Amino acid sequence: MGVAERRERERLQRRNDIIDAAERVVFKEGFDRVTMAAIAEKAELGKATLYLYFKNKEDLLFAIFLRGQEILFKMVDDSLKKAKSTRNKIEILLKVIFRFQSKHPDYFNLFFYFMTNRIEFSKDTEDHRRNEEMDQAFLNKWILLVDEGKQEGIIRKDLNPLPTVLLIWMQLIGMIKIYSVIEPEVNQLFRIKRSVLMNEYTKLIFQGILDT
Amino acid sequence: MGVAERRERERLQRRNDIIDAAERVVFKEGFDRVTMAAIAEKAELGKATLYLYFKNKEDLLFAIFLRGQEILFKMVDDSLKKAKSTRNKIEILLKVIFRFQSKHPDYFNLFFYFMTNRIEFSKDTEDHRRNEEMDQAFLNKWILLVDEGKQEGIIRKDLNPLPTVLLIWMQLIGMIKIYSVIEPEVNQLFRIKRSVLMNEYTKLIFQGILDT
Amino acid sequence: MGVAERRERERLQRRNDIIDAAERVVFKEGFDRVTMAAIAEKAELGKATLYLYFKNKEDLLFAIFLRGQEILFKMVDDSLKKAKSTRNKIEILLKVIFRFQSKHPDYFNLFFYFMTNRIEFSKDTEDHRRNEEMDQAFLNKWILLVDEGKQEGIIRKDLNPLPTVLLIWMQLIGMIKIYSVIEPEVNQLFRIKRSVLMNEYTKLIFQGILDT
Amino acid sequence: MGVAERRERERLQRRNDIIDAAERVVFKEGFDRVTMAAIAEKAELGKATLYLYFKNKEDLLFAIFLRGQEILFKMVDDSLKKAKSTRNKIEILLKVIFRFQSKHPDYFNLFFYFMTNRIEFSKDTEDHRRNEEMDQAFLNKWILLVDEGKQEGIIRKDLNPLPTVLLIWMQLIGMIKIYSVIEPEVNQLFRIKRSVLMNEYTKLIFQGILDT
DNA sequence: GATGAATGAGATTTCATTCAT
DNA sequence: TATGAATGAAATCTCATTCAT
Repeated sequence: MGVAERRERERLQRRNDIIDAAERVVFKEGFDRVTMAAIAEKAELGKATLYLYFKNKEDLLFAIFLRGQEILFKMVDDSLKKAKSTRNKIEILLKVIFRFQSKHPDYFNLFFYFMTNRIEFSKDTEDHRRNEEMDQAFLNKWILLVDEGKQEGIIRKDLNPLPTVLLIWMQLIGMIKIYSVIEPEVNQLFRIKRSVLMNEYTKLIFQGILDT
Repeated sequence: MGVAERRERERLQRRNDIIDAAERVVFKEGFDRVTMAAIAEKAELGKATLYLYFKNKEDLLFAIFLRGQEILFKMVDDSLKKAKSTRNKIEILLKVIFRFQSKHPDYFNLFFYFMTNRIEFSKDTEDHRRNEEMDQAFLNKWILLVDEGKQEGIIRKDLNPLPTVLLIWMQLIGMIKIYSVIEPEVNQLFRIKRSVLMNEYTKLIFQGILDT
Repeated sequence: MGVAERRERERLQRRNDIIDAAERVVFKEGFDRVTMAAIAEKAELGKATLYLYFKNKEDLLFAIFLRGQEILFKMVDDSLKKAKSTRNKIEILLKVIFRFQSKHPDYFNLFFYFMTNRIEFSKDTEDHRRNEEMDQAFLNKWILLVDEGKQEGIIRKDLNPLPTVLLIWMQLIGMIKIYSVIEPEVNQLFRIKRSVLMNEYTKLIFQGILDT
Repeated sequence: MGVAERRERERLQRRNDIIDAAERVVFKEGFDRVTMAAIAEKAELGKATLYLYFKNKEDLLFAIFLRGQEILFKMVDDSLKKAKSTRNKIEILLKVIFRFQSKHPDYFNLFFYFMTNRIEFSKDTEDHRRNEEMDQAFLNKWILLVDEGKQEGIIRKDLNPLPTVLLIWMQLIGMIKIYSVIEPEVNQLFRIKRSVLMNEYTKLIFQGILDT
């Protein structure tokens, strides 16, 4: 026991180095101006080498996306730990997405990109399996939360957890994406700040789902 | 009487023909695989000719977007005419966006594209002026609706019309975009149909804004 | 006598208007950035119309060149009138070329362009005939000057007027052309001003041709 | 011994092959009718490959120019070695430029082109550094020559070496350029041969600078 | 395993000139 | 006579990906 493991470890290490490099390029040059050449240079590797670790450009970018997702989910988990009530948990859930977009706009864009561009992946990658697992787990956590809320009598009884959660999730992500783009105009034309919008949004959602 | 008039008419006609061709290419090949060459060929014109009618590719694509927007806004107006109450109007408003995406998914995608990609246009085109006017008018209509609802005592008094309308608009568009992409998976994994989601969404929004 | 003449007069007038327009474009946009479209617009005419008055772009530019040549030759003639001696005439001759380049750099460039780009003209144009006549006359004037100088005992007896004049002419034009381009560098690197160079040049030529 | 060395050697070789191809195209088609496509075809390479070796078209053409300059400067050096006196050196200097134009008219044209077209290069290329060095060295050699002549009492004491050298250089190049273009006409109209002109020119310059 | 070299396949845009009216 | 419309023919440059070593 040794050589094979070491090899595998080194392989993963190098793979990670490449993702690091790619990330730095993406975050500096912008998501659709990345070139494989730039990544290779940043990683101090040959272009061809990248293809030993990733089937193509899309796959490499997907690996960055995955990192972003991990960060997001970790942010969510960490935040939830501090929450006291179910209601508080939901509130936090909404706000943490906003914060994720604020702190990691590039990850967010990547996240949105892969959410709205269903590429015909060879979906048999390890990366994709991990992604689906995480998605699943995350969704379940929300659903449990809604169930909990219903049992506690906080959330309306007539809500179907699954569609409700899906809807809020899609709507939240979609809204933040659009807002992140038009924020300057909204600011300038309507003088509405991000915090105001965030509060109004929370209010709206709460009024929509809370049992009063 | 009028060479000039005929010329102008023909010019508009040809312009329209080009947009037609562009549209067909976009809707067939996908939005970011369009090339000017393909459009020219479909229009049975020289590539250079396209540039007599549009300053550049972006401008041409924008013209398609504008068509989509006009269709959408017309769908909204037509629907609203049939509405009886303020509540009914709002309901219709939400549903018509869904319907727009169903009937014209390509227009919807273009619409979303131009909403989330702020390109540095030379915004001094006639097209852009028209676009901004339409946007403005559309937004105002919504705001009036909310105001109306508040006066009628249907909508919560504590809602600020402008952010509320913005939020619902962004969230609706964003959600439908995401849904349109992941619909197959949602269908397959969770067995949730579009109509169900649409109803749940309407319910959610109503609960969020209605005064009970 | 009347209609035909008026027609011809009008034709010339319009031709001149076009040259005017072309000139303004050339002098504003720079010599190799001129487009027929820009000229047509400035002249408030259709592009096709230009081709009724000039066989092609080259011919149109040649017409501007011709104007420049006329200006140059006129500057020379005017200057010579004020000269008192043969020696003075030669001095003036040299300096006036410098001045022409200073005052009309664009004409000068055109002048140089047509001097160093022998295009396969249809040289049977009226314009080209006029050009050759002027050239001839101008050259003769110089040669006479040298002859005069020799008779007066000012200029070395061993100089052959024709090659001498040709040489000085070519060398003067060529030098000024190069200088006009590298002037900034010469200024910066060697701190040699135009006036200094001009004086040195005059000195050099005089020492070369004067009989001492 | 070494892969790296071989690689570097091959790289230079290929670079040279490309310049060869470019040269053949330039010299055949004429300098401003060259296209990257034509060069690529002649070199039997893909267009994109050219861009691996040269940043852009200008850079590639500059490489040809540089070759010409090297040839010229070598011709000068070789000739000077055979010279016996300072006077003889100057004579040779003048004549060698004529000869350069005769033997390598295309190189000469390129030389002139780059002298009279200040292009906004990214002047940080290795090629440009070499060029400037050569220029500098060449100029210094001339100046030293004039200084030498003055010390030997051959050249007039009142001449400022720097402007004198600059003037002669510019005037010589400029004159030869013009002459190379109008030579046929001069021949035909005035029956003046190149050799005659060359002699007259040398005489003129000598009379201009020599101390008598 | 690593990689420098090579490229196919475009992409957008420009402009002098012609032609139908 | 005048012209708007149309275009052929380029031109430069880019980049993901493969291949030979």
